Amino acid sequence: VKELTVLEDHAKSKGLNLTNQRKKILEYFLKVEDHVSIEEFYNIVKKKDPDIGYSTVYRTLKLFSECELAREVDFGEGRVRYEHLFGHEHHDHLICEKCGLTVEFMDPDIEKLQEKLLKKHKFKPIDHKLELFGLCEKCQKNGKIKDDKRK
Amino acid sequence: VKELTVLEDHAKSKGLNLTNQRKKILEYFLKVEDHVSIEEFYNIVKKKDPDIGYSTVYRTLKLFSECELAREVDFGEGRVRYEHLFGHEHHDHLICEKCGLTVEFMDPDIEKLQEKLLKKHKFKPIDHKLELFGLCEKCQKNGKIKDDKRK
DNA sequence: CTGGTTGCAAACCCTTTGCAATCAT
DNA sequence: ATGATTGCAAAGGGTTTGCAACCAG
Repeated sequence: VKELTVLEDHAKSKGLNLTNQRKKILEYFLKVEDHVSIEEFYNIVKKKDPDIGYSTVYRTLKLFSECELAREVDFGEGRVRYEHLFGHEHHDHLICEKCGLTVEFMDPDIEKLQEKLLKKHKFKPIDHKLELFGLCEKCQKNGKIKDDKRK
Repeated sequence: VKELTVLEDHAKSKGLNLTNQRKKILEYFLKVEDHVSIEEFYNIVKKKDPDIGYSTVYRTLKLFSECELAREVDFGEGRVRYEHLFGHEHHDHLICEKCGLTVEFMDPDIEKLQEKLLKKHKFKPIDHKLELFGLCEKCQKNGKIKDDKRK
């Protein structure tokens, strides 16, 4: 897998070890869809490998972020989520406030306008975050309150 | 002051009391510039009124958010900040990652594109958050690392 | 009076870390 | 061997809350 190579290269260049846990966690992470919180992901890992600890998952996700296999995203929930980064285009998020559905999007026009704005204020661009919150089609229809399915 | 009226109306309609603390806290909040964290603001309040407790400040800022005197903003620092809302136009933020300088902006074109995107995905708009991170002009010049001046 | 509010301390929740045991190389 | 890593338990750091004493209306 290409992702494994990324991890191997990063490990080599930093003098890190490729432990079993790291390889397993990468394998599980690649299977995950969407944007998992650490705890959600830890539960997935634990089901397959009950011996892997929370801190290892925590530290490994940080490691993945460092080598750009993963990206931390923050939907304002008071906790971090992780999404795949390697091989994925830059994108922003559209989030349903009722059911938690997230849609990824990339709008070149918005991107361009953002660059322009940074330039206008003489800022050197580093990053940006755009999140649109709303109600998805489904949630608009059933007016009843449904809980966010995410943990 | 108009803001006080907003608070009074909100209190009346919800059966809440206009305590001294609330009036004082509003007064201090209106004097604050920029985007304060709860702790920063609590320190300001404490200097003038040492008897006002942290939870009162915390709860009062929440109260201000409810009646739209204030808005909670999250710059991904792992804590909330509050800014004035009443009488202020909707805006987003440009943030210097080195010194913490924040610039408020509003770009009608970006706003329009966002609406369009929501519509395209059949989402009913609720809110959005756009933050551009970069280095401000000053920080680009002095390459030295300076600490974020904010608490 | 009486329900709303305050201040304190403690609880929460997520994140982060010290450390002894264990692993990869 | 030897430095990196793990898992645990505990510490952090910000946010939130239970509660008895205290106010506003």
